[in-house]
Amino acid sequence: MPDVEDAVRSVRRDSRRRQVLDAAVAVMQRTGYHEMSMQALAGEAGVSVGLLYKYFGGKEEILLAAVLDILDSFGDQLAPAMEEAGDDPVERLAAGFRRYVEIIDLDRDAVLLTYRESRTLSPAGRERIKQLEVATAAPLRAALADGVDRGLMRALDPDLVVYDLMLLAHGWALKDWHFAPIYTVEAFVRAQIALMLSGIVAPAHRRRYRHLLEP
Amino acid sequence: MPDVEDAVRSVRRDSRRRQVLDAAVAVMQRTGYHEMSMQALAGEAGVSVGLLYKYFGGKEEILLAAVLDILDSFGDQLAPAMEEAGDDPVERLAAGFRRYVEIIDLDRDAVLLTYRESRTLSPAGRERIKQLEVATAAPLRAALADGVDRGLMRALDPDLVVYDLMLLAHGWALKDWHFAPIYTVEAFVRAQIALMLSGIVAPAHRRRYRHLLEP
DNA sequence: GGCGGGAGTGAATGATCGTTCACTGCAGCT
DNA sequence: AGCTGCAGTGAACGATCATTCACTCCCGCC
Repeated sequence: MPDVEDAVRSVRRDSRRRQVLDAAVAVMQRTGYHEMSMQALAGEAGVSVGLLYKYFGGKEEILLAAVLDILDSFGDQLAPAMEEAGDDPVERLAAGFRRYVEIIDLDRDAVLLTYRESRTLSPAGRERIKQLEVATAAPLRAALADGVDRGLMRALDPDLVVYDLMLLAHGWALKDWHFAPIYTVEAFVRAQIALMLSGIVAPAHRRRYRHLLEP
Repeated sequence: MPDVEDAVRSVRRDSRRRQVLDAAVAVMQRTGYHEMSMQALAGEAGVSVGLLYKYFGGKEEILLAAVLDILDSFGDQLAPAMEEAGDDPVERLAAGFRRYVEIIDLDRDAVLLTYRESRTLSPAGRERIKQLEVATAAPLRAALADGVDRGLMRALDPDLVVYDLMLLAHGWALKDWHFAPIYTVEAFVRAQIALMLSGIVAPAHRRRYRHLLEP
């Protein structure tokens, strides 16, 4: 049964790759992409330098893989959280934003990494990052479009608001030296939701969402 | 009169430094800090490599000086624009935000630079960057605090909102691949002001600011 | 006209680092 | 026991680059 052997090989390959990527993220959070030598990465990952080149094409490919890995792990998390919030677009939007900030909070440095090191990537790599970001934001965008359609939200441009929300969520990582001393994650999320929703929810429906609009 | 000679020397020194910093910003926008060799920088600036070390302590000092230079040029621009808007805190806030986005638009790459390369700076350098950012934001913060005090704005935390506004303004540079295809600067500013102010202005005073609240 | 010294030069240096490749060890097969 | 090929190793190579320094040039002054 050669299939079994292939499967075993494939699993081993994946776990080795993850081992290297985890080490890469760790080293890069400590210093940065350019400061990370392949020798240091090999040491952190507990493998030899040569092996890195068996699993990756080179240093930049490791950076791309690491960043995509991070963004991928963000991707599928919003939809489930929004599902739990039920059918109401405003509730869904709030739940999605909350989850997004919570994910970011778990790994603030990873978000910083994507902002800091994107430029060093090839244009093709940057393109994939953008697409992943759009894909992650899609559920939020859908909730916005739905809310506008149903008249629960003012006639805003979902494409504007969804990126505003992404920026504010990223802000929890980008400006954590400003926010972290004065807010907990929970308080930050509540305050941002209250602020943004009062600009988003249609005046006629404000009372219905009082629990979200009061910080 | 030795004072005159000293003054001449000082002016020449400043202009040389600016010449180098301008070249540095240009090269770094094209590639990035780590990709910029001192040889390439010297070529771009039209001076020899050795001269760079007469005017700066080293490569990192050039990076710090370049970033501080950029942020400094942002610093003094908000207050005058807000002065022109009169005494009303809401009008002042809108005018300040508008000016901030306009400055950023003039040099989007410079903003990107500050986000990308901050980490490579020493902690002391990063500290100075944060302080400059706080100083730049101070007039906006003051308008917010004033508006809350006078009851024209809802009882929000100025420290939260002011950084939200900064983040959204930076977003024009950070996410220009998203915003630029669908918005002009003018449209972007109007839409953001309309969105944020409807979350900020106290309900009782909404009518007074209709010209800002309608995109 | 010679001199002091500040401004400017750029080849040489030494260290770092990404990448390569000749090698070892070992698991499974005959 | 011998063979095959895959996983893994790490010293060596070549290129790059920040930094230095011995040098030139020239201006203003005695």
